[in-house]
Amino acid sequence: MNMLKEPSLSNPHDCVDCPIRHRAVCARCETDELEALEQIKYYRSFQAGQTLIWSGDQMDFVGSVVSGIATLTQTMEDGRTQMVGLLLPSDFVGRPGRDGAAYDVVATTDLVMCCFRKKPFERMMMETPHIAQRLLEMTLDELDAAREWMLVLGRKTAREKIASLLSIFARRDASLKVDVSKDTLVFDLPLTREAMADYLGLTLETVSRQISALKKDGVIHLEGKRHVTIPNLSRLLEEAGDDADGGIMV
Amino acid sequence: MNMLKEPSLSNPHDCVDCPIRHRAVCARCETDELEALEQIKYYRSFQAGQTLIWSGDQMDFVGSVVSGIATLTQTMEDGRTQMVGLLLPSDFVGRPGRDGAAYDVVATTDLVMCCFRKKPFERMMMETPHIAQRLLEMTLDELDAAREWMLVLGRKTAREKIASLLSIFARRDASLKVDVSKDTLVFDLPLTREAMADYLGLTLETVSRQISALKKDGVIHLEGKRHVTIPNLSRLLEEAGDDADGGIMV
DNA sequence: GGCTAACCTTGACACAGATCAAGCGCGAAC
DNA sequence: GTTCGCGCTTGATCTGTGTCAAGGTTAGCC
Repeated sequence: MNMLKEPSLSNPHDCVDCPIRHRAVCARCETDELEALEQIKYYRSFQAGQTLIWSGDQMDFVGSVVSGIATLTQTMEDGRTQMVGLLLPSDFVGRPGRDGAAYDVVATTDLVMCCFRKKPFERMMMETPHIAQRLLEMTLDELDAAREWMLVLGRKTAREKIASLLSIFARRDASLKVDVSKDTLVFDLPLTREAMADYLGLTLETVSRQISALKKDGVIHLEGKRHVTIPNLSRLLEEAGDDADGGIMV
Repeated sequence: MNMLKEPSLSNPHDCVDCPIRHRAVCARCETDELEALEQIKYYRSFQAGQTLIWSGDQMDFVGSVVSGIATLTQTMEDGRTQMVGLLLPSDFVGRPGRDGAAYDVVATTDLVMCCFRKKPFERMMMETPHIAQRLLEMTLDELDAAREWMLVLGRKTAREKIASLLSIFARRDASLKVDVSKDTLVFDLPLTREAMADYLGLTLETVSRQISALKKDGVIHLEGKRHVTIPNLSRLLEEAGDDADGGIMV
């Protein structure tokens, strides 16, 4: 039952190249299994702005983000686009058992991925039960995140949406600097206003206006366009309309 | 590799009591495994309107819907609610490895569930690799559905949202009657206007108005408030703004 | 330095959908 | 039959966000 307990996030980069260990220290990752993964892995680098995968393309690999940020987006015929996922370091990409990609995957910063050829990875998954079990855990986490985001998209105001997005960065961005004593934290926005708009179901103008408003009201401080200081995290979470529990470092 | 191929939906009720076989005929479900599942299963019935599970509750079972319809909803402190999932017969409920429920689960019709006590089910999952593999497939399907819904919530107009919801019923409602020759199909709406609004991020008034508009424009016919005829499915899919591919019986 | 292009901000106005309000239709209970 | 209540429809009005437009800021490049 041990394997099934809530993953520990204390050291998410314990083994940054193994998607199965990512986002949790997985006590069952035996050395020989890691070595088997080792033999089918390779690295790929991408530049900011580059599209790694087009929706509908054949995907012959799965993998995980080593550094940088990528987004999953869906686009309608008339050009409306919605971001459906945000890939931060250690996040997994790809769907074992399916060949066609369902979304565009775009690097928003320079990006390094650790990839595994899909067929051998699937074979390993068949032979090594806990890989599927670990992927299941990770997919369930993704599903929870997607559903939480449905509440944001469906029911929150523009201001709450922006605050929610900032909370996500506050929770998940590994690059943030924290000064816990003051409930303060500092990070750089990894997305343009337009990308934020696509995540939030807004226009870039509304994003800009709401960020300005949050700044005027002292909920955040801005230095330049990207460098953000959150002087009071609980205030931000209040603005996001979240239940108080969803704090940082869950 | 066989196990990983796209599940066949030709006979979703092949074994309606086994969540692992649900929504797909799983060739690996061996008889002795089914018997093991048999020993830990039990049925529960619920009345329309009843809340099966409250968000935050302990959940000591997993299971799947045998008949009826249930919804997963999230609620904010001020009462705004968003439906984040719709459970139709054969859909799976519960999260192996987590005790607290993340959403309210509400029966919108009378409902029968086939449940499995969680601990023994998890134990079986550890011992029977393809259970986790099958659950992974199902969860990935759920994730795709959730992400598709994010596009609906974030970027579609009220009219498109309604058409999208009707398309879902057209695709998934097992109770529908099809007359393929005429591209026509008939079914009963399983949700109130309010529940549809909660699914779509709208108000019930807007739902009502848009349904009236689709009716006036001949996209649908209504008999009473619930009985719907779709005279031209491709017309409906156009209204939903979907790419043409997302048709019925995929 | 100045030029360019991408990114961002701000303003004025329009409109889709929310809100508030009234009343209808129909099944259930009596 | 009558009444009640819930689910639904429709109308009038309000408002948050989109749309269109102009101009500002910054980093990179000559």
